[in-house]
Amino acid sequence: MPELPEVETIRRDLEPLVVGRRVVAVEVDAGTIQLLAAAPVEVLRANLVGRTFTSMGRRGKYILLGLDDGRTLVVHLRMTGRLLWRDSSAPPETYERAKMVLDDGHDLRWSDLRKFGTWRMVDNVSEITSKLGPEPIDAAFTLAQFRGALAGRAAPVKAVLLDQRRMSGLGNIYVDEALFEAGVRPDTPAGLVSPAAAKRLWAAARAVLERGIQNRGASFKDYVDGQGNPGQHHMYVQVFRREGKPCYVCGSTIEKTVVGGRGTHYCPKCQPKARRRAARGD
DNA sequence: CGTTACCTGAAA
DNA sequence: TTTCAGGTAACG
Repeated sequence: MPELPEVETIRRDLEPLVVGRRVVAVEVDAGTIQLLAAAPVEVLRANLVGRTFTSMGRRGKYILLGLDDGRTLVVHLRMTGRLLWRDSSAPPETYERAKMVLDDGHDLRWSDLRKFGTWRMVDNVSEITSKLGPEPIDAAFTLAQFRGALAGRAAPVKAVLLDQRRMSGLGNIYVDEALFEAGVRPDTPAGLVSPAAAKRLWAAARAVLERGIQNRGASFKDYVDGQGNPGQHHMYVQVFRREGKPCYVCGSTIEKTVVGGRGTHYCPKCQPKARRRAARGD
């Protein structure tokens, strides 16, 4: 569930607490290890115990924990994963399934109700990052690049925005919010998004992600930050999970459909079907 | 390209 | 009982 703003909030929280710390022990539930690490716990221990964290980065929705041997522990929270900084004496989290014991009396605890989350060791982070498209919040992500990602595609524009190979970090919440802010109907074929609408969407994607970071992420259900506290951004959404409620802009009833296999929320008036281009000059 | 599966629990 | 869930990989 965590998208770029949630993952970035966790990264910022934990970086100063984790960098420079050495791993002294690793514990993983027997029923989780294969799903989590795709390897026996002994292998994970051999990779981590005795290593010191040298960096804590993020790319897309991946957390990148750099180690002093040059390798990287790549963590993905998927739907319900949580990475939490806790005193080693603290009681287990609900759905705690793993932990790394650090050398300063704290643990990194791993909680994951649905067990979709992953910890993978890589020799080179490019094994992960080379598959990811640019980040919408990166200044290097130009309008021309964005338009290139949409050009000629028959898939719904929402599906293209969610495709981490085209751009990385957007998920279901921020995509619906960006499409609302840009006034674009989510099921519009990507290639039919007008140049003016594409420009609005490019700016909106960046804006909603940055606002999400400012608000420390959105906690509709499972997301909490590195200390276990909820974010605030769910209080500011315009359409996500607001079906049946009035649009804050025009008062129309927010609708919910399925686009690209995901629940999709939009305002039927503020996000008109792509066709003529009068009102906004598209 | 869309659909299905992975896993568990909450809500309809 | 059925459906749905801030994600992605593996299908056909």
